Amino acid sequence: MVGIIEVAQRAGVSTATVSRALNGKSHVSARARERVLKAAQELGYVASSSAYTLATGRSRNIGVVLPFIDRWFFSAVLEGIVNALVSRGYDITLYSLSGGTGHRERVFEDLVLRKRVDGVLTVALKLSDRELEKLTALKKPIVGIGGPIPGARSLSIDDEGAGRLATQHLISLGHTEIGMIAGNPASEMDFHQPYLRKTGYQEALLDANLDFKPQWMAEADFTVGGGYYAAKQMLGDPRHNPTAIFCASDEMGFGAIQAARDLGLRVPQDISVIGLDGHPLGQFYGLSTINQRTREQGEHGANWIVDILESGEERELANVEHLNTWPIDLEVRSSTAKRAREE
Amino acid sequence: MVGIIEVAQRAGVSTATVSRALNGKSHVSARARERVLKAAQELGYVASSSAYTLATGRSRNIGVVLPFIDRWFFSAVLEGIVNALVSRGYDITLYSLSGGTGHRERVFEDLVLRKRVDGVLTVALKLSDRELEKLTALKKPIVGIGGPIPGARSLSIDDEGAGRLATQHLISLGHTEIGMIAGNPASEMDFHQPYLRKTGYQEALLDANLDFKPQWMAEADFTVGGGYYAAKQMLGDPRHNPTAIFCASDEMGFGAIQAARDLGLRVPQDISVIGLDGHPLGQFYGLSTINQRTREQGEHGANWIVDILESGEERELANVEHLNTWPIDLEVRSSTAKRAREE
DNA sequence: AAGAACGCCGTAAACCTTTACAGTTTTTGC
DNA sequence: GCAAAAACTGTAAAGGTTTACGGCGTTCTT
Repeated sequence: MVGIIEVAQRAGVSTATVSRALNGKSHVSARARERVLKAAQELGYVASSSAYTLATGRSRNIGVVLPFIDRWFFSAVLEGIVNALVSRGYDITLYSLSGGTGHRERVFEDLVLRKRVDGVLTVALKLSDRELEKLTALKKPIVGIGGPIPGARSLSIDDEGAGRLATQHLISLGHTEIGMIAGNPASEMDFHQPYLRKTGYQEALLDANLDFKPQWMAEADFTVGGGYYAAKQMLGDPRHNPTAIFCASDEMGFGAIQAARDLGLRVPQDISVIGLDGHPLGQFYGLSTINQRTREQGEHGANWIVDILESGEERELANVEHLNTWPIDLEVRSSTAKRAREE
Repeated sequence: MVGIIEVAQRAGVSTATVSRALNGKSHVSARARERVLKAAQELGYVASSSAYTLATGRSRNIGVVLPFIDRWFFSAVLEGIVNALVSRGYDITLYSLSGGTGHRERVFEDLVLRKRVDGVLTVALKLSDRELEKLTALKKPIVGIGGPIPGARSLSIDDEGAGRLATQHLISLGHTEIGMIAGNPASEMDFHQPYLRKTGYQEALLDANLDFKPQWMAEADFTVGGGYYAAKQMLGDPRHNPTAIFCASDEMGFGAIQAARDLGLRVPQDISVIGLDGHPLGQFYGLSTINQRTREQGEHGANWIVDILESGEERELANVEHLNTWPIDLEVRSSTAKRAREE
């Protein structure tokens, strides 16, 4: 195995000089640097990352922890994170919490204590006080994507505003009986998102002096299947079916559209549906939505944490609370239209 | 920072004993082991992984490299991999090649030489000879998921058989004019899959003595959008539009269904569509498909590589060619039906 | 009861870098 | 041309673990 010593010998310098040259530090003459680079190239030498980490205390590695990978929102965020991190020369180690109970504790324990990572990026997670405390105690920066994290840095859309905007769009089309399929915070690990989006919806109704019926509010698990089931219940009840539905995720929106069709309702003539996400399939099913440019959120979060790491200033590492609000766009497609039902 | 020395002091033993006790090695008395465990617990000690790696040469870390994360197939495989790996105590570092050219070389270079990982899992990738050689030279096991890798271990479905089965299903429903939207191997990084699935389709036609027209073969990039566009061209041409289409991925199948609808064709009365994957949305759009149980493929591949690693025998690490064929299921839903067009 | 065998345990080397510090050479200013 | 400053370079320690090896005490054998 070729190590730094071999490179030093071949270049005719000491290991210290090799290290400096390879890491682009100063205090190396141009000639020496050149010879080191050449020798390293010829030998195919790359420094061992564990030795590097041991010596410097930095791993150039960011831990990313998410509740699921399988679902669109998470994989899109992840894609953004990975791209940004790779191009800045960082590795990423991935932790998913979908494995079940016990997993989570182990993940955080390892993450922090084994000091494998320089920082942590969480997606749509609510951290416990203990977890947060552990991380900040070690001065590892942490940034959360998709929801505010009290006491730490985070990046997310204004979920309440998004809920309000979606609802106002429906109101502006003349709808007065508007249902919502909200997200289900069942799993204790996820976020305020469900709650906030719901609040935005209710506020919009209130502002417009519209009725709110409990039958117009359902909860599902963010998936197509969940949305389908919930929409079918809501739209199938002839006593109080709404003429428009706001779904807290695009995937639930797809489910709702399908449920409407299966009930013989035409979208958007009989029922308008709007989602929230910006899922690529939305374009094909004509789902109006609030686009939150998910992938870019991932990229931004990743760049943010690297910036913090590389700014290097001690105070920067302390986890100050800081919410970065990500802009959203209303994207109107063919699933929402003017209210047509006779009074 | 609490290290092994502190634990040793507190337990009243040497660091060697602490190490042995914590790693479950023998040559430790029950009493000593107990005291060490207690001390470690109290101090909240966890061994530094970089020091561990440096000392042992093992990282308990598997590199996973995929071309995309964003697309369903890949995120599903990844989910399976992560779950399996976490529960066996391995970390995963993620590499995506979607970042563009240059990325790839860097990834493999780092992966191998920096010895951060004990093994490599690739998804739907064709490795160059050089890449393969590098990996095998270092005795790092590598297993590929989603396509055979010559000279290495791999796990995949029988793509040709899958193509044949899908086509035969359509034939058995009386279809004689059958189109295919094949995958596009445009990006040099992906696999034989496109080719193999196409071959299976053609063989099935041949076996049944059916005509094959070049207009019935299109290529797209595996996405909904690609499938939509390709299907629209194929179905929109009145001179030779088929009555059934086999799409090489479910997502292209969704696109095809939508294209058919937009052309005023009813699915399945006017046109039958079958996909290939087992995408969860398939259920909602009634897409018949070949289910390849993607997530389980990921789990299986992950367990396989860990088994190799832990069997520890030198000969096992050499990369023998070995193809593990994963079973598939035909899942018939409502997008395929008996041919209805009059002759 | 003496010697052998065995099970425990501790010391110290090894793993491979980075970097503080000290030493050497070159440049600069006058 | 000389002193001082600056730039470069090498030696060696440090980083935290695992593990080979040797020492010691206990148990077993005869």
